[in-house]
Amino acid sequence: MEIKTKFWIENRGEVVLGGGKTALLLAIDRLGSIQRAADEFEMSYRHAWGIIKKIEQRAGFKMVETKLGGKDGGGARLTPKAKAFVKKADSLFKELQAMAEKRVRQKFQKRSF
Amino acid sequence: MEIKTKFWIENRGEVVLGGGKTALLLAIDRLGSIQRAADEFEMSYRHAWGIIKKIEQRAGFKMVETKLGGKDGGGARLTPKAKAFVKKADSLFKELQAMAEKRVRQKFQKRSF
DNA sequence: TGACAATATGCTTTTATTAGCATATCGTAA
DNA sequence: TTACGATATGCTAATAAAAGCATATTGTCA
Repeated sequence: MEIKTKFWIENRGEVVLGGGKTALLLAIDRLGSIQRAADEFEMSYRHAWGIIKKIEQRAGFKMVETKLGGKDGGGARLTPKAKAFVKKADSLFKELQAMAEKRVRQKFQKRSF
Repeated sequence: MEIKTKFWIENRGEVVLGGGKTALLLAIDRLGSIQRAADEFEMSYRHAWGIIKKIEQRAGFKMVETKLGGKDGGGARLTPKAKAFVKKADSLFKELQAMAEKRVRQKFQKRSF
């Protein structure tokens, strides 16, 4: 058996960002496209888009700015505010996870329980 | 916005115990009855019973031993093995949660993000 | 022996999450 | 002016988790 951890951010009781959503937003920024980020996570564009809308609605500010048309069809990237927010959340999640893993390893051997 | 944490135990990729299930099992032992524990958590006996069965199936050993009939209709309590297991899990979850909360407070003020 | 309180389960309904399908729009470049 | 690749969104279907309904069984005690 193994210990699992999860960390996320809520606003007014609603989930804004967890590990998965954070990774998706970072991928959008890295790849410059919602479509390509969705491909990377093997989800539909539709689904990725729905996730973004939900995050924006719950956080209360715009996360992704998009460009329509053009030779490459358009593109997307994080707003500056979103970028700062997401990076801060991502590093916090990783830190908390590392802390928890370390403690579990100290207490038991490996991740076994 | 605030940080939330969750810790749980898995076996072969399936959830065995999280905070809620742990509390339910401890309540069963404390109250000596599945029915009364279910009442305390405002869930149906049916639902509590289903949770117990799922935990047992996933952990691979019996958690709750029950008694049928009698003047008080019967009763339930944790097996010694389950008691040790659940208490160990419960204290680990609480420790990890306290660690995470402490770190978040250090980094930010309060639980705000 | 009949009432009672709790265990034991099957089955159905509700609710939530995820996945998938279908279409419209947009702006550049050939 | 048409093809292309990406954004934008509505609607439906498939799964999963939680809740609720209904009933049978059990053993003591009045």
